[in-house]
Amino acid sequence: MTVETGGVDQGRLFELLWGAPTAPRRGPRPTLTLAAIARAGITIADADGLDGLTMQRVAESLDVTKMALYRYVPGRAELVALMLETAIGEPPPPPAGADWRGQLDDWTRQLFDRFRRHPWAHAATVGPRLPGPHELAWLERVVAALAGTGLTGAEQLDVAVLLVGHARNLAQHAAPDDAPHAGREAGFGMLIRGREDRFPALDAALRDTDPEATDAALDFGLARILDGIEALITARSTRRS
Amino acid sequence: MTVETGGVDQGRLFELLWGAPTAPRRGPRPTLTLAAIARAGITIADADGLDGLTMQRVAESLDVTKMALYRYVPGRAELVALMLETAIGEPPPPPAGADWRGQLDDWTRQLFDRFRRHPWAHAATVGPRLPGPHELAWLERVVAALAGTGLTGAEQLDVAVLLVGHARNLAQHAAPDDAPHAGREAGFGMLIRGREDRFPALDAALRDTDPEATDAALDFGLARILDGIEALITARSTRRS
DNA sequence: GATACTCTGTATCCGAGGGACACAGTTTAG
DNA sequence: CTAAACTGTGTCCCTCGGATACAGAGTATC
Repeated sequence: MTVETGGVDQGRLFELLWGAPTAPRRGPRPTLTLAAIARAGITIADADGLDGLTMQRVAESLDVTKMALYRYVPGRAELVALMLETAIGEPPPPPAGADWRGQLDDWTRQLFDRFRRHPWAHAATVGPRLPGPHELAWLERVVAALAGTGLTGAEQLDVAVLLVGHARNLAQHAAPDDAPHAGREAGFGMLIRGREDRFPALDAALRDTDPEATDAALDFGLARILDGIEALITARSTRRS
Repeated sequence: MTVETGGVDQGRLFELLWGAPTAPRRGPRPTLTLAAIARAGITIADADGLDGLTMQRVAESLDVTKMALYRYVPGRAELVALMLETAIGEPPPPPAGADWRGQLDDWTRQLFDRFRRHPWAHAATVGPRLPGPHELAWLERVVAALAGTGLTGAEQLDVAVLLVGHARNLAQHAAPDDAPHAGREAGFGMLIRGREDRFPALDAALRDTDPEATDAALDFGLARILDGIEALITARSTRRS
């Protein structure tokens, strides 16, 4: 019996992400590697999104037939999971000498950067998934930074969920570097024009906003979140002493 | 010239979401309505996800041919956008007599509920989109709640982004009601077992966590965020006075 | 070294799904 | 009553993921 979820074979995915690089000795030597396939897929998805990612295109960019890929990867869904692991990569080392807040601040921005560099990563992380080693390593960093702050284990994990969500959410909102700063005005400013009576508060908020100002939603949200966490940690420590 | 983005005709999508219910007078009367189509799609997607949503199935559930749908909806992508607008629905009225914090707290939980009832909604909201009237109405509520708190227009919008992200993010993590409480342990506890040396902090956090405890990530994150916002508002008002 | 076994890449085929297009029937404007 | 406009349908095509069978390449065993 093989456990399947949404067309993804969990067992095969597990050994793909977590298994040791198996090297059978019989037969012709493989022309490809998992890493090369993942890189090729990432390049394509970076350029044209997940919709542009077809087995055919990946195979072409590696000069093999489409079906050759299935010798390495069970299917498209598993390929995307592998691409995600590769694109997220190892977590960066925590900044030297930083306290928990400095560590989490840096951590969130770094994760944001990775997500922004690979816009398809957001779509690749919807729904329950089997996390890869890199993904868990990122989580580990958050929890490690919070060790000794007085938060419970569950709370430390909740913080991680909160920060991952913020980084991922804002990477989606953020325009890629090359885009000519679309701004909020272009976003829904034009929708509100002519409907100021239905959206008076939005209209006022947009009027109050300098259309040339840089989008600071990442910093703003991150600062609020960290302030909130800090308040909790402080309350805990003062109550205990 | 028609502007296209990712296979979605923006112009046609705009009139689909924002246009007045057009009623041409010539020819046979339509057998379907946009609302009925959207409801049918929602029912299917609720049950089988966006992957299970095919034009064929939607048509069958309405007793028409697949191609009949294209008389109402430009294509699948636009159908999903319409389904999203319908599924999100009108924002609930703000709780009577609540301050900004009470309003935002309630608002976030309500939005969370809508997302959780329609798991496909997360996937339907990735990437830049054209928001519908309902979506803007939800945003309007947040900004309206924050009017007079001393936050700038941009900051009010940043708060909205932050709260939407949290609600949406946690609706994804949250298991549907009928699921037998998978818990974090089942999630990656088994992955850490045997690798405690690579993930010591995660291991400690999981050991510290009662596996029977209910998942409080929504409340935790929301409380932190609102605490952070409150701190900012307080700082602003005290500085000005 | 010959042989059998196994692994790799390929060629071919299939089904599902989105959508274009032309047509026939229906309803209303003039 | 006729022409125009609109609706639903049948048919066709293309793209894509994936199953299967096969031919060649390389290795272990005798």
